[in-house]
Amino acid sequence: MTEAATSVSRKRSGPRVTISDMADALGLTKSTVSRALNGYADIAEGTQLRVKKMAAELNYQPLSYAQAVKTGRTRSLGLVLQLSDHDAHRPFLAEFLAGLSAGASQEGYTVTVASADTHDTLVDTFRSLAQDGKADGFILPRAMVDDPRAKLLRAERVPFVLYGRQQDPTGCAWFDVRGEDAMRDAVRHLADLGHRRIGFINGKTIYTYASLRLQGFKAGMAECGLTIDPDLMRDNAVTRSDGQAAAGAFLDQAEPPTAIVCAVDNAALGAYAALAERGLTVAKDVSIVAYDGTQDGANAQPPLTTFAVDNRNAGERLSSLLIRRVRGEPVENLRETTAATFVRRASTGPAPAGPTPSSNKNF
Amino acid sequence: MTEAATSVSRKRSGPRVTISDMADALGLTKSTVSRALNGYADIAEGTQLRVKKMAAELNYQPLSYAQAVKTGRTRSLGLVLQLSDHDAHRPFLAEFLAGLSAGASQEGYTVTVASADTHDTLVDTFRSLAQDGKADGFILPRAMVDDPRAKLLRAERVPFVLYGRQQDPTGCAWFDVRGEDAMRDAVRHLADLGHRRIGFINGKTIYTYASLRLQGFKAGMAECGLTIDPDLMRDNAVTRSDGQAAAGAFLDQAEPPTAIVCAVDNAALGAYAALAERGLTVAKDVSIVAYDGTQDGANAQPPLTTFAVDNRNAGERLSSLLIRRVRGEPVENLRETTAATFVRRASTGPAPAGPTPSSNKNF
DNA sequence: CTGATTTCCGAAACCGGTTTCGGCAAGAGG
DNA sequence: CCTCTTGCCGAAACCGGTTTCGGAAATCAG
Repeated sequence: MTEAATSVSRKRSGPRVTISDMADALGLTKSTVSRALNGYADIAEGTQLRVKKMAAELNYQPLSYAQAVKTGRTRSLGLVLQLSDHDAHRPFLAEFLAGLSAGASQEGYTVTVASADTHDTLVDTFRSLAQDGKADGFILPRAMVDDPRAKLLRAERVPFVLYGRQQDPTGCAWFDVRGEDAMRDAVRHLADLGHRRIGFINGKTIYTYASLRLQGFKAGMAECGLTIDPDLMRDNAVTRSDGQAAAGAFLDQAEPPTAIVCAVDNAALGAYAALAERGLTVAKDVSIVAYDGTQDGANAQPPLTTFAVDNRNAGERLSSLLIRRVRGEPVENLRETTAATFVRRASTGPAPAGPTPSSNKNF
Repeated sequence: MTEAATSVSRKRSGPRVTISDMADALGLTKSTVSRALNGYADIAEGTQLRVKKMAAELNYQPLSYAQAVKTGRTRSLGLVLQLSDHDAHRPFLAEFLAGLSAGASQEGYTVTVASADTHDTLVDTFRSLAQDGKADGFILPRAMVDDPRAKLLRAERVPFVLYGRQQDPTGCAWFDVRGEDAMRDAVRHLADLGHRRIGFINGKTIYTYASLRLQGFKAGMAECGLTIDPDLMRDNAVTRSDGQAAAGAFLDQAEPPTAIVCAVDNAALGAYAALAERGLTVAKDVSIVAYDGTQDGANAQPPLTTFAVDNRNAGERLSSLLIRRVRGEPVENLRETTAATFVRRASTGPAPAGPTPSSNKNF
């Protein structure tokens, strides 16, 4: 028995041991070895054990691409980076990818990353990757309201999972953090502190998260009996300077807000700058609460009150979902959401007793 | 001719067009089509064109894993993430990966990411990935002085490229930023500003970059005729709190430094905190210059003077080098370094006219 | 016009697995 | 004791490519 293991003398190209070597060493045929390894029912339990033991002994591991020729699957999950809006994923990507690959590794999968430079070549990149057989399915970060990636993949019947929800759920699996709940809770938190004039700085409206967070903000305002001033609403602010401009516009109005909800941490940090420019201090003059849970927010002065999302976990969940999808589970089973966690820090405080009580509307 | 193209009626599994379909459509054999596509010399120029045109028309693209069975190569570059010290790559990874995959994409390659949770499973992850045939070669970020990954891969004859140099260059290809030059220039810069007592906070000594940057610091001090005080030297500081502790220890000495060179931006930001704790202000009381070029440094108050490294570019260079390595080029041709770029911001200033001139050593 | 090269392509083996099919031997049932 | 299952494995086809080899036709030299 053991002599058979040592008698592996064929050293064709490198010390790779193939399934035929296994068969020779065991006195079986390739097909039997293969089925034993894959746990087919028509293999005696004894031989299955014997084969697996030999595999461990010889350190045999099938070539994934050799398997793929017949099975059509490589055990790899695709992720394509859009280099055009690279700031979009910068803080986001590292944790997310770590989660993705960790979740994939658990099931013996890997993550295959490609990149599209321009927005036009994006779809081509997907197509080419799918045709290449480089990925069994795709993970689509940042779901868009009108998502060309989802359309393509659905049409070509390639499995995929979205990070973010989709209005039309047909054919879509997803994982998402309920940003709308967070925004509603943000308003509640501020209302509890006595704020009544609250502004909202939203993210990019091309993404589905923006409309959801807006919804949540509106719901929170309604619940708390507050009225929304259209002049205190801004869209498409995702960078610091975006946030600075938006918050500045709020503050320069006749009746500035006492609190601002930001859909994105970065925008909130821009709001910090806008306050500083005007000699105002965060929390004392204007309260700010945001969403993301970035490190920058934690480091800011004062530390930013925000709703943290666990991108690491999101990655893990997404790869798990995609693997199940690849294995044939219907999309209806593959939709998960989770809550963001409120991180109360120091950017919110009681509403200042300003001239706000008797507002001069058309009254 | 064109009728042949439309007569592709076999729809076995999905609308995939195989090389046999191509052969049928062209009235040639598989082998001829294959060689035409791969540019073999024994194919008439005319037929080669004809085949390629048909490939475009039928949208034919070979399955990379089918090719790999014979060629042994998947056109994918491996990268394994170490989740244990995740903070090590956090800001680093996003840009780096973008560069990697961009460089890979240019040559039709992809990047395959796996992850090792513990430090022990790291080598196994490499071994398994290589045996799986999931990657043709590997990119090894953060070269260590005694690098188990490099050892393994060299032993198993798997191509790899290091981000960072190696003392023993045998079998090693690499790309690196010359941190030693940056540290030397940092000292020069400070010396030009009149500083004479300069501290140094280094990074993790397990990585090769640390000894190089230390070398550079020493060289700079020597060049400028300055003496190194062992009490102003610290190691293994890579986080904010690390830097804060190290800088704090410097500042609490009888004769504190007027400037600190940090091997890592994060440590410098910790030094900011240490100064703030003691009522000192950056640049006026103590000058600080660091290395990395992180966004956090740019956002800090005052903005951090540092040496920026272009991780995006590093990724691109590394994938290019690895691809060449996979294609058989000897490692001797595959070693590149580049300079970090000095970004003078506001954390350095002239040395304060303190009690430093007549230092009371054993004199 | 003949013989020797080239040029160009087809036939077939091969890569390392998976999967279908069929058959032999042992056990079950009558 | 004979038949019918059932359990278990071998033989061979197959997946979609690549590569080696050999041979026919075309070109060249003499």
